[in-house]
Amino acid sequence: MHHSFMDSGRQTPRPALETGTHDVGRRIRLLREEHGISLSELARRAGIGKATLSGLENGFRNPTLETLWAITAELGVPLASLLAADTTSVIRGTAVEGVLLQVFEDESVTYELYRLVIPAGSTQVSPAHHEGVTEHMTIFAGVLNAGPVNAPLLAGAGEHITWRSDVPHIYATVGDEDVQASLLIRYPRP
Amino acid sequence: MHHSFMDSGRQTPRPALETGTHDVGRRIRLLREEHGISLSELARRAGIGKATLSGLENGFRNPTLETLWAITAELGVPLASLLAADTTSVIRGTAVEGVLLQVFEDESVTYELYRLVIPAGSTQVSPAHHEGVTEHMTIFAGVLNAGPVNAPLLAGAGEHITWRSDVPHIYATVGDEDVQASLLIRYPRP
DNA sequence: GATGACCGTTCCATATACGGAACGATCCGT
DNA sequence: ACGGATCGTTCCGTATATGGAACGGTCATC
Repeated sequence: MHHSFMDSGRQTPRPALETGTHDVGRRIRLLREEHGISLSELARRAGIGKATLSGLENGFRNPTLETLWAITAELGVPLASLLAADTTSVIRGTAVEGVLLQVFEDESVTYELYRLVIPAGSTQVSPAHHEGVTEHMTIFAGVLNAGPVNAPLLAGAGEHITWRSDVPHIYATVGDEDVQASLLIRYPRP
Repeated sequence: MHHSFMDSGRQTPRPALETGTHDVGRRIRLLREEHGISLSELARRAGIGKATLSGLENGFRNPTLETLWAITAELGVPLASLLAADTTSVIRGTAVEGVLLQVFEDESVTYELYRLVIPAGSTQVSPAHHEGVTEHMTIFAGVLNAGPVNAPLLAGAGEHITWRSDVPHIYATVGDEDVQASLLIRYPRP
């Protein structure tokens, strides 16, 4: 944004509302640049205004679902991928038995992949973790109730659940079958 | 503001725009009912208008990101879960059937997390991916022989294998049990 | 050093998403 | 039967997200 000095007499650019809006904008800009197309070009192809896209990428707009759909459709990514990164957390409970299979250290993020076995009948609560951490579980056997303590999600064999771990979260088996699952924890670096 | 003259008397209820809006509304209503709270109550807690929520649940509105965040925060679910239908895509090779559970886009790398089911007795060969791509499988049931075609690795339930997929690679079941596994593919960006 | 094509940003009138209030319906307790 | 509470919907003025049209900047080609 090399627009000279300070752009005096103009309409007040609305201050970016929440951090989330910034993140979505940043991700759109990244994706667009990966595709190697200009802002004008993407706006044209997606059938939206350049002003809209510009404001959105810079975090000054609060876009409409329709707008986001138009953009993601053109970029060929699921809309959810724009919202993927959030959350916090930490680890490790005691009732849950986990084996660390692999750690991925990348520039701005670390992933840890675990294989979990949770004995039938057990419940474990983990405290809130750092902001930005997310947990992603895939259930292969049994039924698990997991997620934020005030709104856990239920998943059976073959299902997948995701939550932000910046609030206390719980793992509780349901039924009398041991739960077998994989857990991927994502730690963005500040 | 400049609300013009030709603003005819009535405000016609806008026809629901796309199917996607309907789906999001339906999912919100379902989640709300699961929580056992009324529309009025949710609107109050989330700090949005009843009119907004009503119109949204019925598919007559094109909500703003801000509005969606307020609602999902109150319901305790990630916003992406409202768009779940867009996230799941199925890949199907000759033998392997996989559901894409999640995509992580980070600065210099992308991860894709799949859940796989490979019917007993099947074999599939996949062509090489770009250089630097690696695959990481966790086996939950059955026995799998997978990896580079000239040096595949054997893994049974509870085991984990990793290989570089910049060469042709193979997936072959061993024994007569279906293989259940999770597959994490890591794509570094050039 | 023009000219023209394109870029990203900003200005602005218009369209529309927003919340507050009014509404009829339902369900109490009295 | 009657208030009063709460429900979901609709009405409507206001706030704001939108796209089109400037605008200034950069980069070619002449």
